[in-house]
This record gives sequence, C-alpha cells and structure tokens, in this order.
Amino acid sequence: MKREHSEDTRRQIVNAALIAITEAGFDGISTRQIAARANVSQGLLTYHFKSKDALWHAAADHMFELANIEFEKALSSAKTKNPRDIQRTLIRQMVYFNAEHPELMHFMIENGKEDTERSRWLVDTHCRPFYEKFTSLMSDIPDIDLPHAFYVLVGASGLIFCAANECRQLTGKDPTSKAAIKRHAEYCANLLIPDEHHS
Amino acid sequence: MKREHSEDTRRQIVNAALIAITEAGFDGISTRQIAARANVSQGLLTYHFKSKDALWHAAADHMFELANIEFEKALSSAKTKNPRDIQRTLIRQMVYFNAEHPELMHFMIENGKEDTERSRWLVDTHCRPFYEKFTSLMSDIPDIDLPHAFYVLVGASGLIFCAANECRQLTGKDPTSKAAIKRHAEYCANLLIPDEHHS
DNA sequence: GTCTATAATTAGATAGAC
DNA sequence: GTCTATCTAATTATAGAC
Repeated sequence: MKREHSEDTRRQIVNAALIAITEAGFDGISTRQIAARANVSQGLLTYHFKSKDALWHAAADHMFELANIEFEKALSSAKTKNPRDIQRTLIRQMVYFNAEHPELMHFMIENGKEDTERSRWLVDTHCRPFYEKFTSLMSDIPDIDLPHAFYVLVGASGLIFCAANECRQLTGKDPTSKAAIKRHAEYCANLLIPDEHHS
Repeated sequence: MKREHSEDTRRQIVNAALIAITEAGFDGISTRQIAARANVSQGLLTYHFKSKDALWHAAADHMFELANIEFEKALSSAKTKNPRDIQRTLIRQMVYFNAEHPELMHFMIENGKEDTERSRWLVDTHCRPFYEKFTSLMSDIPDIDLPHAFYVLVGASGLIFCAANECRQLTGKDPTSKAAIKRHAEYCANLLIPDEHHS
C-alpha cells in the first residue's frame, strides 16, 4: 500500500478549485477556502501548484478535458447519417453539457471578458479547437453567418443553465430538471436546424 | 457658483464603479482602484456610500435606469402596428442594447449565479419588471415556451457582446462594429420571429 | 465635501517541523 | 507529502484634519 496518495490529493484540490472558482470567481475565493473544501491545508496548495494562478490553469484543463471527452462520445454515437442529424446532435449535446456543467460558460465569460494572459491562453488552448470543430460541422449550411451563428447557439443553449439560479428566482421554474433540459434541447435544435419539411 | 459639487462627484464615482465592477468583478476590484478611476480619494467613497456593497447597489440602479429609458424609447418609437413588428423591434433593441452595454449581462451573470442577498435584490428589483414586460409582449405567440424562449433570446442576443473580447481573439472579427451589430440584430429577429410568409 | 493617516482583517506565498 | 506558523502586502472601513 503506497502511502504517497499525492495524485488523489491533487485531483481533490483541482475539483474543489473548479467548483469554488465557478461559484465565487477567481478573486472571490481564497486559497484557504479552496484548501478547506478539499480538506487539506493551505500550504499544500503551494506544494502541488506553485501559485493560485497555476491552480486556475489546472482547473481549466480538467474542465475542458471532460468536455472534450463528452463531445467526442456524443458525436461518435451519432452514426454518420446526413449532416442535419449530426448538427442536431451537436446542438442537443451542447444543451446537455451546459445543463450538467454550467461552470464552463461561467469560466469563459468571467475569464474571457478582458484581454489578459489567462483569456488568451483559454482561447488558444481550449476554445479554438472546439470552434474549428463546430465550423467544420456546420459549414454545409448554405447561409451560415459566422461568428454570429456560433455565439447565438452557445448563448441560446447555455445561458438558461449559466443563470439557473436567476431563472429559478425569476420564474419559479428549475431549468435543470430532466424535463426542462430536454425541452430546451429540442427548442434549440428546432430553432437552429429546423426539420427538413419546414424549410 | 455652488462649491458643493457633491452630485457630480457621486455620479463620477458610480460611473467608475460600474465600469470597474464589470471589468474585474466585485471582488476583483478594490475601492482604492475605483476611487483612483474617479479621481477622488478612497475615503470619499465611504462618505458618499457607506460601504462597497452600497456602492454596488448604486451602480446597478444606475445601469438599469439607463436600460429602462432606452427600452421605453425603442418600444414607443415602434408605432403600434401588428404584434410581430413590436416583437421584432424588442429583439433588435435587445441586441443593440447588449452591444452598447455588455455590462448588464455581465452584471447579471456574475451576481446572479449564486443565491445571495444581491442576487435576490437584483431579480426582484430590476429583472422581474422587464421579464413581465417581455412575457406580455410575447404572449400572443401560439406555442411560446417560457422561460425557455426568454433565455434563448437573451443568450442569443447578448452573448456575442458579453464575450466580445473572446470573439475577437477567437475569430478575428469585432462583433461591436456597426455592421456586425446590425447583422446580429437581423439574425436574431429572423430566427425568433420569422417573416410572415415563412411560417 | 474632500483629504490623509491608520486600524483591523485577510490575502497569497514561504519556511521549517514532522 | 502534509501541516503549522509566519511574512509581506493589500483589503475595507474609520477618525480626524482642513
């Protein structure tokens, strides 16, 4: 039995950091609070990650790794039928992912709004590959208008979950219920890729 | 000539606070930095607003006051024709407002994500009136699906401006150019309220 | 009404014990 | 590999001069 459970500890810290940073923002959470959530001491964060900034990078990597896995899975499960089916699958998957992981959109909005080292790293390392995947899957749509269509889709599919708390307070309805997620997925898919016989 | 230019100073501080809080977040900006941007001393903030939290409330009030004025103006300028025209005007106005004032969406997302005193105040004081206006204007759409349609529209109309910096870094295109704003407005209006002869 | 000076607290990072 | 203790700097809020 190895006594050096450093990998587990590292993972625990990254998970706690990701949740905490999403909830309170990078400046809104202290390394002490993150350490407390991960049930370790504050000094240990500096041992595993040399700075709060490095911990932020690790949390972002972890989040996008998960996102990439789930999108690959969803797209490969859509047996290569006609492009429309693939596009609708992609849109539904964006809804489902945003519903389960609103932290991604929060992360992007909070850290992407200003031109900083972090925003450039985020775009270059993690966003561009996804954006290029998106454009290649959507390129056959005759009058597709990029980048408008991209941000319309991301905003339409994600905001209700990104603002889930606000939605509950404002409307009394919980957008993260199974039924609401499904409704939202169909709504977005129909809006952006209407059924054949409608066009 | 009155020597007590406290109203001007107050306004200056509120403006500086709104911009700064939008850029860096409530926790990301210090009262000293806000004071520096307003060209006053830090102590003066406590004189005019008893706390950083009170300054935040003042900044939010200021922002929503402006939003309400602009929406009233836009909607009253759309001479009461058929509902579709009013709806399209509302959507275009949302795009134009988000383009000029991305701070509103930032504010809502950052301060609405967790259930706090601030988020409840924001929803009850400023969001609900707008949401009710929205639903009454959209209620004649036969199969409107609230709250999905609301968040789809807000997200679709606003995210590209909320993430304007990211959009520039990612795509090289500036979504805040006059042409891009107009394109986005038409895109959103057509998507959500298609022309009569299409339906 | 505005400023300077400062008190009390908390932040991120480091040093060294175990 | 993990913890406790501590350093330095920055935070909000206050007190008092002008």
